[in-house]
Amino acid sequence: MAYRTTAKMLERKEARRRVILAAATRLFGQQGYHATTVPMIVAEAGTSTGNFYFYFRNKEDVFAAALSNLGERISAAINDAIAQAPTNPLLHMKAAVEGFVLFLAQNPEEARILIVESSGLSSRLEEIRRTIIASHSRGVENALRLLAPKLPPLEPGVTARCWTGAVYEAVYSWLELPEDKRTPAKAVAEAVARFNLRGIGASPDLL
Amino acid sequence: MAYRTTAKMLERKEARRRVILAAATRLFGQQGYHATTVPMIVAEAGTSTGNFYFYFRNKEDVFAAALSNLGERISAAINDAIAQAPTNPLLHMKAAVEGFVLFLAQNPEEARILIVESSGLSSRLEEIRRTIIASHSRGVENALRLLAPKLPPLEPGVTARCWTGAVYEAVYSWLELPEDKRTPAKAVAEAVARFNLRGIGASPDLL
Amino acid sequence: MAYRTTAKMLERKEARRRVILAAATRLFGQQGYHATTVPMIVAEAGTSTGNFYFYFRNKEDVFAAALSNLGERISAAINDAIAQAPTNPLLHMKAAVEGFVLFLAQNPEEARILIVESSGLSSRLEEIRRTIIASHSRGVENALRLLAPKLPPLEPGVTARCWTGAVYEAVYSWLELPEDKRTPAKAVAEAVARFNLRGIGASPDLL
Amino acid sequence: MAYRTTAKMLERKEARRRVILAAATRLFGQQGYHATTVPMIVAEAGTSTGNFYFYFRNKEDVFAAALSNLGERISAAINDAIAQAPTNPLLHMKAAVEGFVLFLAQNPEEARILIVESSGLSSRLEEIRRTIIASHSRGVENALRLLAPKLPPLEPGVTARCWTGAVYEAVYSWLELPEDKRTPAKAVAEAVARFNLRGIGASPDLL
DNA sequence: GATGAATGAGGCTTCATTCAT
DNA sequence: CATGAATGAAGCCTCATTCAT
Repeated sequence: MAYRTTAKMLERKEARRRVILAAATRLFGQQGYHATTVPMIVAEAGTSTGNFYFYFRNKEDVFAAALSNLGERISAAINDAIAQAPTNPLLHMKAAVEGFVLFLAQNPEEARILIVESSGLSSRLEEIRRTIIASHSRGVENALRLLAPKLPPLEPGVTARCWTGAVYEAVYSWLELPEDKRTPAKAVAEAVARFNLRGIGASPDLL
Repeated sequence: MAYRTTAKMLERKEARRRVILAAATRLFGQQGYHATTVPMIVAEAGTSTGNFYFYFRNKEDVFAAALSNLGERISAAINDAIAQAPTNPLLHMKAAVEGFVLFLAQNPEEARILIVESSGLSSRLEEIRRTIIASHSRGVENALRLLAPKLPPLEPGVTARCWTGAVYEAVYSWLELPEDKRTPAKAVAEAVARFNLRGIGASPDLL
Repeated sequence: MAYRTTAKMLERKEARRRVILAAATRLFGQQGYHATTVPMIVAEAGTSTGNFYFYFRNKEDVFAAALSNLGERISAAINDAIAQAPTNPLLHMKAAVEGFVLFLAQNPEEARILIVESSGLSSRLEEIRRTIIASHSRGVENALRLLAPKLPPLEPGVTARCWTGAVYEAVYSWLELPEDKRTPAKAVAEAVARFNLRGIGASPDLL
Repeated sequence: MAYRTTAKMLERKEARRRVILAAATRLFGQQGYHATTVPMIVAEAGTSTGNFYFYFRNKEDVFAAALSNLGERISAAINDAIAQAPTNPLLHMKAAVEGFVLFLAQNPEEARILIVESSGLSSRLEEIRRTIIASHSRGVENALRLLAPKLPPLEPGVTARCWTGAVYEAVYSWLELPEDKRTPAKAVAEAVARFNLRGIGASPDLL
């Protein structure tokens, strides 16, 4: 008992946790929640079952962690994209869409856990999943309200959902194609952005 | 001669099958594929396990049946809507969206099985599910190609997906709201149609 | 209600029963007791499940019937063979072996139900099965006791079992060969008879 | 360092496996394959269902293991017996029969799994079972070909089967007797050997 | 007598989770 | 902290048998 919990140890612990989380995320994305078993995850992560339960309360817990983690990274990606765009609400929205599509396209494995498996998960998980999408939608909804004066009359709630739905479905079907048949991600991103901006009635001269 | 297979008996058999299928559809929609067990289905349908397997090969089989059934009814609903609209490609597209949204809104329980639970299903099921959505998308894609001369330049594949994605997500989130907080279905349908038509660049005067 | 049970009807009933029994025997021989289901039997026999239970108490019952039936036919075949042989105990034994082998070779499908599946059947069935073999053995045992003075000292019980064991295993392995690779049945029969007669120490000049 | 996989742990694992295997072998021998259920096996072995599947892929797997295990032990017993006999082909064959009979007589429970239950097993199992018997037969067949010059003309294939058939049936019926009515195993072994050697026409002076 | 839909007990197997080492 | 054996609830499915028509 000569030693205490050192910072180094905490780091290690964190690292270990990340390894497991990454393995889980990968497998969940590839096969879905139910088809992925804890033994599979620990095999992929190079640990043991017992150890898994040291880092996570249960299977649902890792999925939740994977989901939140993805949510944060998506937010970051979107904010990055916005930050690099000129200060203009519509251009911000455009940048957000493109940032989002590009992120998912660059992290296809993880992207799938957002789409793949939706219900049959405990409502807690389903909620997290929907939260990510919903927060995205809410972002759009807020923007729409701000822009309202410059746009034709809209149902902001519905319209925001159309916006996000368009993005997700476009990405999902794109991910379903074999890699050699995919349009370049950039082109997809732009096409989606264009569709959505037109959809909210942003006149071309606003861009 | 009570032992001859009569037409009445065949009807009864069909009826029984439908009862089970309906129960399964309902439960799948409410809880997803994995959370729904065969015992639950038979309890809901008022039959026995054994009898379930008399009518369906296995659990996957009912799900497939439920899905196909839904697919057909959706197609019918859309075609109906189109048939009642004036002969004009854009108005047809508009009618299709509205018909679709309204159908889903009127059959929320079943609608959910299309959305709820996607992967982790056998690839066969996933394929059926995607086929329904994809066939919808393809319909849109074809229409877009026909209308191409009158529309701005588009990526038809991506755009068609945006179109369907917008529809589904709008409906799904709408179904998530408690009934008393829902915008009237009609209004949603119109909002979505408007979003999509604008999204493909259909100038207002084309309508 | 103008009619009573006529002789013709009884015949019919018997005929129906035989059809089911034959179907069952065939399937049991091909696939064994457990792998054969009642639905399979009725399908093969061209009847219905319900009807099956009119003619037989249960599945075990048909198997028992098939077994007894086979036992009787085997006995008949053996007795036939003996009857046609010269009056000489050893030649009778020889004829019995040959008659038996030839019978099984001519009815391979049924032969197998004697060999295939032995335990895991209810002890009642197992008993019937063993009875057929045992009766055969007892016949040999009796013959051996009669011939004792002319033969070297033997353990009649054990020896009789060797005798029957040799016959069964020879036939069984013969039935396992694809038809085009089988030695002619006649040759097998003779080889087995020779082996057995030598086995009991019947000096060549006794034949 | 209690978490390292130690040699002791491996031993334990092996031991546990053996316990389950032994329980399974016993039950299979007593009741046959189909009548033995996994719950029965685990109860007999003092474990849980889950643990059973940790050690064996499925029920078929244990049966296969039990069968192979038995096959190996039989081979060993036969080889032992041969090794202790004088160097003389016929005496070797005699020793083999006696070794075999004695082994089965000493391990009656297990012996039965070789005899009990033959078809209706997956062809894989049936094959293993037949392989054990067949390998025995082939051994005899080879010996017969070597000895051919000194023996009367024989059909080696058929004769070899007669040989093994005699052995098995003798042992099986012997095992069926209540213990207090059984001839001593040694006597049975000798009687069988005598029957077989005479059967192949080995003249007494060759022994 | 005939039919086939209905029943339900029970078998095999999976897998999240716990716990002794 | 790590390991992996152990547990047992629970799911899917089969099939002998019954019963209403």
